[in-house]
Amino acid sequence: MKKAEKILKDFDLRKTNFRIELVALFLNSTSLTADDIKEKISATKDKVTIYRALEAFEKKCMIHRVPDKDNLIRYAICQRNSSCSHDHNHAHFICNVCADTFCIESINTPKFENEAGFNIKKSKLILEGECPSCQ
Amino acid sequence: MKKAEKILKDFDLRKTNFRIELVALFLNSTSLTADDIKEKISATKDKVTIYRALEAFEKKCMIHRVPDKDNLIRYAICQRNSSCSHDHNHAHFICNVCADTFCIESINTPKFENEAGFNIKKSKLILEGECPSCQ
DNA sequence: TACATAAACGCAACTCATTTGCGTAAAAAA
DNA sequence: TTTTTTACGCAAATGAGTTGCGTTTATGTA
Repeated sequence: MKKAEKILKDFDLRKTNFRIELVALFLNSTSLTADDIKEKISATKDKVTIYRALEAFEKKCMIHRVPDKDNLIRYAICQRNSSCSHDHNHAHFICNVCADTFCIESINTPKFENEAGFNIKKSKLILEGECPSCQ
Repeated sequence: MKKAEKILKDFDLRKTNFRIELVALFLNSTSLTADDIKEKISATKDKVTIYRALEAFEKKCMIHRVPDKDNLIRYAICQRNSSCSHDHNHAHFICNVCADTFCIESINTPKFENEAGFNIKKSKLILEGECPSCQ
């Protein structure tokens, strides 16, 4: 069984041609929007199918939402852990040139004590600039 | 002249009933979406007028975009400085209960050296949890 | 104070990402 | 193989934000 198929099985998702192709695409991509997927996948051209697959993958915590330069819904595959309880405490980097979003596992989001009456439960760190290939 | 009118004048914007009311609303709000404005303002009910005022205010750097819980376009009035070149290097806090976004001037966004080939030009720090009034 | 003009307004219609409904197909379980 | 459950795919809807355009109004100038 190929890696993509194993992942689908591990996450208790059905192995359809489209979803196998989609998981493989995620494994070879930094991050993807629905449009990216539509362009790069051959098994379906239906955006509803794409959105519903993303929804299912996210619910199982196979992928996680990452920030997007244009506020689109964008996902990256979860590299470290698979349980829904794991924290995505790494920073994300948005490239201003290619508009891709990268997970930067070597930079963690900082922790904060409660401040000025705010109960701070979580922090997100978004970096931007130029990615290695765009400089 | 009232404060709102002075601000409009300082930013070289015309004093219409709607815009005066809008500036006053910004002065009394932590942050606002177009919908918030539509609900709270009496001088216009036209969303185009609202969007264009926001666009004009942003262009003059009277307001700045802040992150939004639901990825809507949301603005806060610039408290510190007025020039377009100033950096908004404070953190933003999103309340999970009321969905409002707060500028936290006492927490700055961290600076980063380039990392793993990424040329990091800017960072954004988004905190979330419960705001003082929602706890 | 009246006039010219550039900015602002308001209505209609559009765009485009994302969602919903529903009947059909296909994967996995029995 | 049959049943059950999930996924697919088409059409249509939603909803935030945008564009076009004719009208109105604030403001600077005569």
